[in-house]
Amino acid sequence: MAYDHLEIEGRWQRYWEDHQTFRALRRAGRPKLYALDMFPYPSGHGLHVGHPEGYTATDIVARYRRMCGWDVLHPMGWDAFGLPAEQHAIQTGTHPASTTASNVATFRRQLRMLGFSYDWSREIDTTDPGYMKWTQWIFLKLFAKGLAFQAEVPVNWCPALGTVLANEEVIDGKSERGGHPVVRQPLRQWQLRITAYADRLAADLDGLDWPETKAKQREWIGRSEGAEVDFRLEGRSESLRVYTTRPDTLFGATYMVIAPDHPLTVTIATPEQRPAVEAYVAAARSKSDLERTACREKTGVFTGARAVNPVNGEPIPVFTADYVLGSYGTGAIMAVPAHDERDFEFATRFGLPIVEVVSPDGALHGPLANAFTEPGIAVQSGQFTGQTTAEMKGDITAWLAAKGLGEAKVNYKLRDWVFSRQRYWGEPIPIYFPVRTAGDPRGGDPYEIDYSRPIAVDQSELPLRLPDLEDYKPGGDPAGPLAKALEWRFFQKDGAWYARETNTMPQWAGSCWYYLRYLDPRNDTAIFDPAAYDEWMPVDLYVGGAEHAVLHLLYARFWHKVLFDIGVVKHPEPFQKLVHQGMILGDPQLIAYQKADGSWVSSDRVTTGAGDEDYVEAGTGVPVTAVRVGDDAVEKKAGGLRLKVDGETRVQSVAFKMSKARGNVVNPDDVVREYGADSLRVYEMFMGPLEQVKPWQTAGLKGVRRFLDRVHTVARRPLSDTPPDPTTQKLLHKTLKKVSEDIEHLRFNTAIAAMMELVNHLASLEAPPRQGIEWLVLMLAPFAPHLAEELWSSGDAAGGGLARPPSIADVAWPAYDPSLVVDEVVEIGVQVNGKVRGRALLARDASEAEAREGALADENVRRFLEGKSIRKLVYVPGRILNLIVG
RNA sequence: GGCGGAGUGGCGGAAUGGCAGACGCGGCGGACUCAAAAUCCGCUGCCCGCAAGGGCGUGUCGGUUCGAGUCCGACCUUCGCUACCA
Repeated sequence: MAYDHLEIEGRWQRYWEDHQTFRALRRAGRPKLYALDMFPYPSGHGLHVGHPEGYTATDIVARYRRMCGWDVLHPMGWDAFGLPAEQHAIQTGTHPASTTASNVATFRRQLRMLGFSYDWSREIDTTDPGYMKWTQWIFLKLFAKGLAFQAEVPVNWCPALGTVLANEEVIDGKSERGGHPVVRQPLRQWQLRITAYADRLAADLDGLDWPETKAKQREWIGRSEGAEVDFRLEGRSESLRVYTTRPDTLFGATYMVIAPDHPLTVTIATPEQRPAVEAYVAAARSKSDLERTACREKTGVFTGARAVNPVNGEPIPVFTADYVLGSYGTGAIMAVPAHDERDFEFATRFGLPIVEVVSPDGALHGPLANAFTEPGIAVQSGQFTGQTTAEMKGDITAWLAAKGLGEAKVNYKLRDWVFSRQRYWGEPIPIYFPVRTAGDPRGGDPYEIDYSRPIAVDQSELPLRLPDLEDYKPGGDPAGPLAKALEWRFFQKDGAWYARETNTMPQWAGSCWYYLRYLDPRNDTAIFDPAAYDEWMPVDLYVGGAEHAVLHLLYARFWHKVLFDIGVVKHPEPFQKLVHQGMILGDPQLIAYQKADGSWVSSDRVTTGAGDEDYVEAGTGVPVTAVRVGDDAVEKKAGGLRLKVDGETRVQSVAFKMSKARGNVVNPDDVVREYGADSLRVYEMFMGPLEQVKPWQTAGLKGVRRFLDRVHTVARRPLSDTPPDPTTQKLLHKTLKKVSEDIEHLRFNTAIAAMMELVNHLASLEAPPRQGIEWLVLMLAPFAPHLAEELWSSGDAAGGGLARPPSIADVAWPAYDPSLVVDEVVEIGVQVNGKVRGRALLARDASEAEAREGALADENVRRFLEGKSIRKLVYVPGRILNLIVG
């Protein structure tokens, strides 16, 4: 019978709150669990069904461990700085803090409505001055260690909009909004020297229980080993240094390329070539990274300069081309067209010589059709000819070093982290600069800021709060909106004027260390009490989206390591075990394909055409369009779904990403109102493995609700106080074992399936045994906590219901009897020549002879043995019996 | 192009190298009902067969094994990430 989920769930949420049921307490001698969710950005759209997926997973583990007697820290907070609130402010004039506060209120309500066992007394908000204070404190530590520094970095500056734009906001060199020109302009930016930690960030991944994310981080860090080599420039005193991972191909270097933004590019150009070089450099500067990589055709110009190949004294031309990046390696390369695809392409285009120096077989192959990039045997390489690639790499590097021409070098793709934003809604960077002025800069008198002398705000002055602004629009000053807050920006100290930094921190800042603040969230005198750290760290389980696999998780690890180095934290890594929940797609839709003349094409005969959204009929290439059809237009026929109109045309069932445009967004508020929070929780866990991408299916949600109703019905029947019958007893212990182990391995879908089987069995009994219902309700408690509390505490001791005192969250998880989870008698399959021909009921540890006897009792098995002799017998007790006959 | 997942009924999915398809959805049949909904019970991979039973089945091809969804090799499809990093 359906229960009143709204009444029950609201009541128990109030109970937990009133009784502080989930206050995190640390008691001596108990194991602990720190279960952490990636805290959300409180957007104006409210909670998405994707959020509760990961949150339910950690909540089940947290509640389970509590019941096992562990001390649990399971907190929640808000990553509340960010662009949308600022955009909203620009459009409406509402202060971002008030937008944020109301968004947070919505998120908090929605999360409470789902019954998560968070310790709400530890709630944090990255925009709260009490939190921001410590974000700024960490920045000052970075600054003091020389890890936060200023540099000129090219950015997308749009003078008309008066703002810096992100790469994706720039299209064809114009602003996405308004189509104003955008220039790449160097701007003073704060950077964090994450590259100083590149090695440790890569190496320490080894010990972590993380998924494929580790590979992504390694790739992002991009460690490579090679050599730097100096090339003398003809007629100049400087030489050009290059980085290469293939020093063994040095004999094949037939030209060089210097990045357009390399400091020497224009300098080394000959007078005849200089105008062309300058034009190319200017054009390259105005291109964004996106544009540069979108256009694959190699371009470049000859600088007129020539360098000398140090191994053979050959003069080789120096080009500038934008396929070489100024920011990687030395910003210049030796080009070996025979053994590098990019150089091959460029050389072909510009008619440059291609010299083979590595051969797969040691022989020469004449003109190459493609670059050979594999390792091989050196050819045409002087004294190194005949060496393998690996040998020659080592030898030639040593040779270069001995001659003073180069050295071994490790390089990283990882760049230093541009840490400043020209935005309002972020943490102010707690730095100020000396100002030269004759009057009062706040009153408009001329001034000059000396950015070369940054001064740290004194720790006692933290938090440095944001000033209120009347207008949050970027004001045409690359320094950002804060530059307009003159009263805030300028101040006098000991008679001298100073100006605050007007850039703010990026959104990543607050999330870099939030897991540490949960330990001691209201501490005003320290980032946290070291005792609190010892109680709970490290994080035992961290669940969140894979979209943060690189940036957030890498930045957080970086800050953690810095804090480790200055003795603030005691573990080199913050997150021991990491899991990414899979995305939830929309309800699948039925798609049929139709030609322009209205005729249908079976979905298995349709392939994608030129574009992503173009479909064509396989073979003919006739374009077809995808049409959404209703459930009632389709019937199930042999081997698939077919259109009813002709009974022939195959139809496809496709799940798309949830989006407003498709109209397939599921709102948790609606689900909770109609089916209840427990249904949503259990359904999201039942959909499939946590890490997997899964389509939402409202019908499946209904099935889960049906299961919960069934639990409710069975539990409210008159209970029997006699011990369970042996079958029930066995099933109880087996189910408990499976549910316990499945929770520990985050296999929630199969745990739920096991509970469904148990309920189906208990429902078949005349009067379910009390112990059975008790265990069922206990097992269900981490998954569907509201219903479990209700069933645990309601009823009367005389007959129906368990009538036990709340809260079930504090009741000990039962223990199963290992002797009751193994079957004495098992049914095994009997195979003849590997095909199942019958079954045999056997004792678990039956001997081979007994098994053979049991198998021969089966009539069908005997039929297949007729006239043949058993040549071999494979018997795995409890599993299989295979008779090989001939 | 590179890296990493994933391909199992009509759908979501389950299976320490050992009876493929648990559990749920959907579908079909039945009970209850004046009727419907809800609920309960049964059946449900495909093909042949009245049935007993048989054949075929985990993307494709090959291999290892008494035995392969699972292990190995090649390929196809698909999703995600990444993309001139020398």
